[in-house]
Amino acid sequence: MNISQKHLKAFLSLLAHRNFTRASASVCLSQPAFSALITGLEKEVGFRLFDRDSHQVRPTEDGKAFAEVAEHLVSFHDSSMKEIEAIRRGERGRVSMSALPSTAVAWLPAVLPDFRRLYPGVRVEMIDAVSDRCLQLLIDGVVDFAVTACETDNPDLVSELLYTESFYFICPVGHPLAQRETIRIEELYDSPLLNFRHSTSIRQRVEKVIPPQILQDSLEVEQLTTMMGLVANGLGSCVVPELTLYQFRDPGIAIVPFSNFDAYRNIHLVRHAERTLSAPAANLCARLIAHAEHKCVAARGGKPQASAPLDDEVGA
Amino acid sequence: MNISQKHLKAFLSLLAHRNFTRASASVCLSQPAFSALITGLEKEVGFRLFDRDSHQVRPTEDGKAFAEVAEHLVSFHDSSMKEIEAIRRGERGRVSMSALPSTAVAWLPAVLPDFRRLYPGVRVEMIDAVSDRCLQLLIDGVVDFAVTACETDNPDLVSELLYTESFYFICPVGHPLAQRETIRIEELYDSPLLNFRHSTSIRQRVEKVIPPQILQDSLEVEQLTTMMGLVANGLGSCVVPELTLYQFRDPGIAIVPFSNFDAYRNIHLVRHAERTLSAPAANLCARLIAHAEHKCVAARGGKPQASAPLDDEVGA
DNA sequence: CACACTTACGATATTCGTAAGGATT
DNA sequence: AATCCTTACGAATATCGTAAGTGTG
Repeated sequence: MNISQKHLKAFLSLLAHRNFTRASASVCLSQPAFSALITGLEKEVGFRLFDRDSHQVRPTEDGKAFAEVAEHLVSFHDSSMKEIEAIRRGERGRVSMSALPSTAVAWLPAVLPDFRRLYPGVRVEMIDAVSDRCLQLLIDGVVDFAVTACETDNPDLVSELLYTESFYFICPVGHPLAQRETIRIEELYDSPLLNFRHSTSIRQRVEKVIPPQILQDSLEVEQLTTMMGLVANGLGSCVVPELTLYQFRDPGIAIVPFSNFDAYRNIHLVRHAERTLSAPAANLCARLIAHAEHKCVAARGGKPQASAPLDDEVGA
Repeated sequence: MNISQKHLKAFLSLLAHRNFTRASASVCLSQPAFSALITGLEKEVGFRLFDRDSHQVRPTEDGKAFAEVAEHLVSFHDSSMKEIEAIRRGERGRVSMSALPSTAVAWLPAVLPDFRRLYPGVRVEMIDAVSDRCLQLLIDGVVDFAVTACETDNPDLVSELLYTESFYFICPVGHPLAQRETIRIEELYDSPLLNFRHSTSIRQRVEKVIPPQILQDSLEVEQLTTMMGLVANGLGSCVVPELTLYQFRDPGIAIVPFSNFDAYRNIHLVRHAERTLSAPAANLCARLIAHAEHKCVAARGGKPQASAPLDDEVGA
């Protein structure tokens, strides 16, 4: 049995109009085509739907029974089409992302409230983790995309630069360099720094530009909160990128910019090259990118070196 | 948006198989045709459903969201098709018939129990009434068909003879003719009969073959039960057709067949010529006709003079 | 003759299968 | 080389509109 929505709409129209000519006009078909459609439907269902002659059209009893089924089918189909439209506009489903705590703190408060208000039907999951794990979650398919600082050569992934940030020197207020306006990197050569673990993007960036002798290898931490506590308690100093500074606003801690330290941490939006982002994920990405560009412009007076941008947001 | 069941079945098959070649086989299509179907569906919904390359097929996140809608649409469609099939087989709906009390009592007990057992989803309405009203209910569209004795010339109606029955003489046991094996009609000329009203088929038939002087016009009744009570209490006698005799099985009443009274009452199944009977109504008609033929054969040792028979029963 | 549904028929669209193409393992 | 999806293309089918047919008041 092959019954189309067109059949059903035609049937319901004829049921309402009880007149082939007017019913055919209401579904934008010629009258003979409409007539053939009804005949075809009767052939499909296997029983007569209307008794008709040259002066009247009336549904048969079986036709009335069929009408109930037809109405349910049409209304279910229509609401399903609306649901599909909602999926297309990114109003349904789930977005999962991983992000560094620093980027999460810096950008989500500016992006998420609007997003959730606009797409209340979308569940957002954010997993905050150090950069290696951010990337692993992406590779494992746990998250749709990652906002992280890892620079990977994985050919299955594509990344887009969102933001470039400089590093700062963090020390207890009692430190000899604590009161300086700026410092030069060489001035740290005699006071080894507390270290982040290799799994963090901070460590990975720092290793590339700082001589090994500065790095104190006896103590490695992974979480910003731990590092902050150690510094505040006078256990040592460290270097961290701009977006983490919110963690070190503390009376016992001094933050000093470098005058000659040209290391940067690049925050990327990373995703699978061959996996289509869901509409909600694409929307959230677009908003994160827009926000990052805004921050870049504000921070550095120019646009960041963007790679190929993601598609524009699909939502209304 | 124009999404067919074929699209949805193809989508679900691909979702299950994750392989175009095997999925296409499962829906009996060539692989390129299947591929085009999926592409077409993606174009219709407006978003990508599967990420695919030469070595793997996987649903996108939006595709997974779509899958829920697709499954609901398919299962709703399938159950609706089953429902339509049930209508076609006459397993749904309502049958309404009118019948003379005598035919109702004589035939329904033999037909209805099987019918109700076989078609529990069908509601049966039987309106027992005298023949004029039986016909009027049919003309007014209140009932689907009538089993009655009225011979009408209404061109909108068609009738089929079901049964032909003879008349019997009914009198109190104290009546002079009560003990006779048979009587001749002339023997009644001196004892006027109690009368049925003109709206009854009995009166209409009797009037055509009995001289007016036999008919006592002072008292007319419509209901068999009244007539039986009057006769049992000695108020008079009457003539009634065979199927009503069940009402006169009473110690105070005698039933005497005629030897020369060639009046018959013809029971017809009457329906609208231009209105298609519902499948349940057609089924019930078929069973009534089959039963009536059986009774005719049993009663008269031959087939009744049947007009064009109704369609065969459609049910399983 | 006006109105309404059906049939006839030709044009256009869609569907579908075979065959060839391109990418990956 | 084998597997798998896509593209190309021609044939079969379906859809639809115009025009003619039929039946009723």
